Amino acid sequence: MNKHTSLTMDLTKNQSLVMNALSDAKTPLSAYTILDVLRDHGFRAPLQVYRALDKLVEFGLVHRLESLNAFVACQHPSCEGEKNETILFTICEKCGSVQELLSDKLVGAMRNLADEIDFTLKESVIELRGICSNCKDH
Amino acid sequence: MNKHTSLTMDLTKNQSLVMNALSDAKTPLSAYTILDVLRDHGFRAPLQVYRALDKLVEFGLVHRLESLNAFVACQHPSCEGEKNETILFTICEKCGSVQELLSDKLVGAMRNLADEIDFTLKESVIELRGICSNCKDH
DNA sequence: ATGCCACACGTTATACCATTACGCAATTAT
DNA sequence: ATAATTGCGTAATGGTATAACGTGTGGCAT
Repeated sequence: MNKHTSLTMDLTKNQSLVMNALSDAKTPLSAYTILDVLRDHGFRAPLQVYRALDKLVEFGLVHRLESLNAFVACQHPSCEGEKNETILFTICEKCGSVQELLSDKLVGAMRNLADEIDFTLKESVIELRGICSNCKDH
Repeated sequence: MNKHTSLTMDLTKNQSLVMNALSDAKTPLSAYTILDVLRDHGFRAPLQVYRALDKLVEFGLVHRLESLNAFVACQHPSCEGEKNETILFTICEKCGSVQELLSDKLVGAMRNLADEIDFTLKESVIELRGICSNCKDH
């Protein structure tokens, strides 16, 4: 009935609509793009989108890409329910695709760096810009 | 005469004004905050600020913080003149201060990760949110 | 059942961030 | 000299995000 998981069953109508819009997209979507996509479903105002996005991000189902002012559906099931402190995203500047990575090595490197300067790490934004393997060959 | 380095001598009037505004600030400034600060010096429109910022970023004298939509003066002399691929910023959520770090270890970790997934890295955005050592003790 | 509370929702207005388009002036290269 | 480049000023517009208001609904303690 629903293509998402148990937590997803608890989403409200607006939250589900936004979630599905993001899941169907091949690239990140801005809030206003989502608004346009969902006009046929009754969306009229930005706040409807932002409120849904806030919750979805809180649930770990959606991530915000700071360098794009845009949002992607989480590709990594383990994010759901838990706030993940360190996720890395690659963003292809050619096709716009985003890949999500969880790397223990990277998390370790971050922690060490933070420790060294006595910085209490709460959350990290790591977004790598470049060309993905697909686009590279063309 | 001028508190900056040789390259800085070549800055235009507007670029110098923006540069000084950022150098004097203890935290990152948004473009519109800079505009307000410089109204007494004749600034009237956002574009005056953005054009100066574009150049300063290009010169490596200023960095943009994606997660804040704001700008900081470079703290690391070596940035000047060269585009640095991987810089890390810590952002204190209490006092708003930013620290800039260049870590070979981190650069290495990034390169390895990118190589593993055959991603051609062009530029990275790394911004750690948390509490700085100063604020932690209060 | 009543009243209260929390929560999602809808709408309007506004604030904040950034760029496009146009024209002018100064500088440099040919 | 003249063309090309660069910086500048102004106005208009586009894109991103939140504040402030009020409505409706469901849970639940009394």
